[in-house]
Amino acid sequence: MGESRKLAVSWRDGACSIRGFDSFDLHTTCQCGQAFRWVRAGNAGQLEEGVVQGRFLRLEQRDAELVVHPPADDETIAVVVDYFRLRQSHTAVEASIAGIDPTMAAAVDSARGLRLVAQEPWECLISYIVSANNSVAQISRVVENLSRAWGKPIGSSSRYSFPAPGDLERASQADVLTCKAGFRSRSICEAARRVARGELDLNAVTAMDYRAAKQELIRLRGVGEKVADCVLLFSMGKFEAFPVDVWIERAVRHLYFGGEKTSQRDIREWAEDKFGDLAGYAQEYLFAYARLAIPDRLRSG
DNA sequence: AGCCAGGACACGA
DNA sequence: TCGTGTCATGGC
Repeated sequence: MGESRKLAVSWRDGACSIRGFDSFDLHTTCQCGQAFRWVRAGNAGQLEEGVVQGRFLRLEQRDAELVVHPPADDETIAVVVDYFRLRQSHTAVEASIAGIDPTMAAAVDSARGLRLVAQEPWECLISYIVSANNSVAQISRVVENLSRAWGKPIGSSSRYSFPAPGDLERASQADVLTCKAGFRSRSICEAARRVARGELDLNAVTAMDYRAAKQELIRLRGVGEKVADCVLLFSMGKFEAFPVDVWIERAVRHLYFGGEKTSQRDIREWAEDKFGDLAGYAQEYLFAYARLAIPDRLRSG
């Protein structure tokens, strides 16, 4: 997982072109359900619009080229490269996972080019508190509602930044409920209060090892093992995390345990054993593979 | 109408 | 430690 690739960056008519990355699929990465602020622009092709670190990003992939549409200044390019881990050699990761067994080979084939993006811990934490017993489409709606209500407008994009902890802290539980967060509203408010007041330092949690960081996150209301694993994997670089949700539970039971129901704890231990440091990536391919049978219209919008 | 969605939690055995 | 009902909300 070394970050070693040299990227070629060039500008033309205000747009920026990034080349030199290996296995990467923009649409698969943005719409796989790990992040909730990406919108596919147009009904086909590789055009995605999203918000990362308060910036509105309009990205287009043309085979081995990733185009960042204007405004594409140096800092924006750095955000994009960082977020998608474009300097990381991903072909080797996919080859390792595909080599584990035929099932994992099929899973990788179903979502080749899927990257684990580097989300912001605070936004990721709230997003996955919202995710509890919820659908991807509904999570996206709630996150967008929270941003529109307490974030800041971004230029003329019609999109809003995800609210800072201090801004979200000003929202009452009833306010958050109007964003359709449902029974998770209380958890959202408590998390905002604790982070805003410095009682929980997400940077400090990020610096901890996987076990300690997970233990710390689980202290929050609305954060159990699954949500903690998602935050650790998607925003804190803990690639050994293996979030077990209903899809993964079904997939593993059916593909590896002969259909016998297995406890989530057993699945986590099995995954740690089988995948080790690649557990997080393996989980994402399995997740994409398991959801493949569901039509696209159920996953976007 | 009832079940499900990237679950967590309180409760009871 | 393990199973069960419940918690909003929307799509099927």
